[in-house]
Amino acid sequence: MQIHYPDAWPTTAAAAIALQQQLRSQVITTDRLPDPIRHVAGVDAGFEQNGSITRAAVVVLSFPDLQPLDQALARRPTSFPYIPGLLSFREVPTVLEALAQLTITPDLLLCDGQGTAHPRRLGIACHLGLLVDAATIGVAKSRLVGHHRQVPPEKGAWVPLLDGDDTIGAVLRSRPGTKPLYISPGHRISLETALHYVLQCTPKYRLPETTRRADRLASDRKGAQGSKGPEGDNGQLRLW
DNA sequence: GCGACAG
DNA sequence: ATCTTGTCGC
Repeated sequence: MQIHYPDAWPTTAAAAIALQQQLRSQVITTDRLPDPIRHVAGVDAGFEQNGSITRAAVVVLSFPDLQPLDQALARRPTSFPYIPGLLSFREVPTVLEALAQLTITPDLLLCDGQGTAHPRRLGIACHLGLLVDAATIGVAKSRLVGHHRQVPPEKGAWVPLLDGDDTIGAVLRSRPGTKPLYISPGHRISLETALHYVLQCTPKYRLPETTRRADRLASDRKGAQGSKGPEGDNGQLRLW
């Protein structure tokens, strides 16, 4: 897929924040995504060696069937610390390398982390969406900013996530009896449409199948680098 | 000054 | 995120 590699990545927190302020106006939170959606991707990052090495995983599934079609894994020295609000500067560089290896260009990417539900409305999903000019959704397991009422217990129920007068996302009950998910637009998609696709990607567990598969690949310390797809690798344990 | 704080 | 054993519940 077409990727816009930055000339250079910020080195300091101040420079990173300045860049976010500059990019926020470019984010689109109305529906400008492919129709129909045929391929959805899950993006996630993991770490090795005390966090000194970042591992980015991307898995492409068919939609709405959710069958695995392609996947890629990239490893790279970690170049930025984890600072709340600046997560993308730590994970995106490696994520771009994984995306560049894909054979299938996904129509929609589900990212592990916030989209617009961010202090400066530029969570990792927004940042990544701008760099690849694709539709993205932020799917976070916990809250970064914003306040909300309690979420009803039934699957599919949701309440708005508010930051002052702004609706920055939604808190979704993806599965009864579990902690809700924090959903927000990344780029080229509205909150309502984002909730629609997240639910369609979540047939059974708390997390979308895309996220679960990417999670597994990112943390599987035996994953083959530059993997080009499920063929010859069912994701099963195999000693040699 | 005291909490809050994606992954 | 990652470090780690057992334990509770369907």
